[in-house]
Amino acid sequence: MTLTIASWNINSVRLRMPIVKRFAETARPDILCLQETKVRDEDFPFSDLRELGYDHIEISGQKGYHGVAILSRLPLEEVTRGPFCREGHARHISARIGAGTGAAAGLRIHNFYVPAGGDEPDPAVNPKFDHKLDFLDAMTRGPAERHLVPERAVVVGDLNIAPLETDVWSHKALLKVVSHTPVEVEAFARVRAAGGWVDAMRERIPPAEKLYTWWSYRSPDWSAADKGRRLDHVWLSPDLLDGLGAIRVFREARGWDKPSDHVPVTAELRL
DNA sequence: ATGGCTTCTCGCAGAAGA
Repeated sequence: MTLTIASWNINSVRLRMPIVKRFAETARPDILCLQETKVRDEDFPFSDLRELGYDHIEISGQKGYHGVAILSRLPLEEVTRGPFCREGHARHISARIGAGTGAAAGLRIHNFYVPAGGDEPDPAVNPKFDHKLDFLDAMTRGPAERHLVPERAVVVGDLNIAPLETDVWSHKALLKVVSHTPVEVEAFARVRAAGGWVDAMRERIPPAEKLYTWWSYRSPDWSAADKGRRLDHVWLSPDLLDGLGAIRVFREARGWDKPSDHVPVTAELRL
């Protein structure tokens, strides 16, 4: 079977419902991981999303900020959620695809929203940047109780770091801009190396090619200026690499009505 | 020219995003 997994920072799930519907009907992912849902659990729009075919929904939300969700056509089990690294933010949820789903059974999906890190890339003066680095350290340790182990597992989400020179519109211009500083890129590499995670997007789109998933709201003509960054990622445990099919970055979604500043990414997995 | 915008909140201005 082929499973399509999508990741999208939608910057408010309630405001973005029309384009979530449009994306779900276009790409028809089996699993849709959302970040920045910005809604309390009790106000989550379950029924609108079930109408799109996602009968199995697991969420971790909070008021106003952050929040992550896994929407699935297949049953989910063994959900982990809750604060991943101090501050009590809703920035991580994981679940396993349940039994009775054939070859997909047992696959674990991790959905992360890594802290953006504020403006100043110095942990000594900027607590948000300090939190970001600590969060990445927590991911590196791969705490067993969170099941962050690189076996039959997928990590997706807004990791808020553009690691390669080709993941930003200008490597030189962004070297001191949070999301592309060397200290972040190195921490990012440590997280990936610690688990042996495979960068699925760069398995399909050559590292020499520019690749972005985010364009600032402040750019009046985002497409022509094209000052993007690749902040959203899909990682696979090495055992899943042979089954990797197409990767798609839905750049067109940035031009939809009332867009998020991030676009969705999908990965096909043959299981 | 990375902030020119966009989101949230017991809003009407400020914090946060990246």
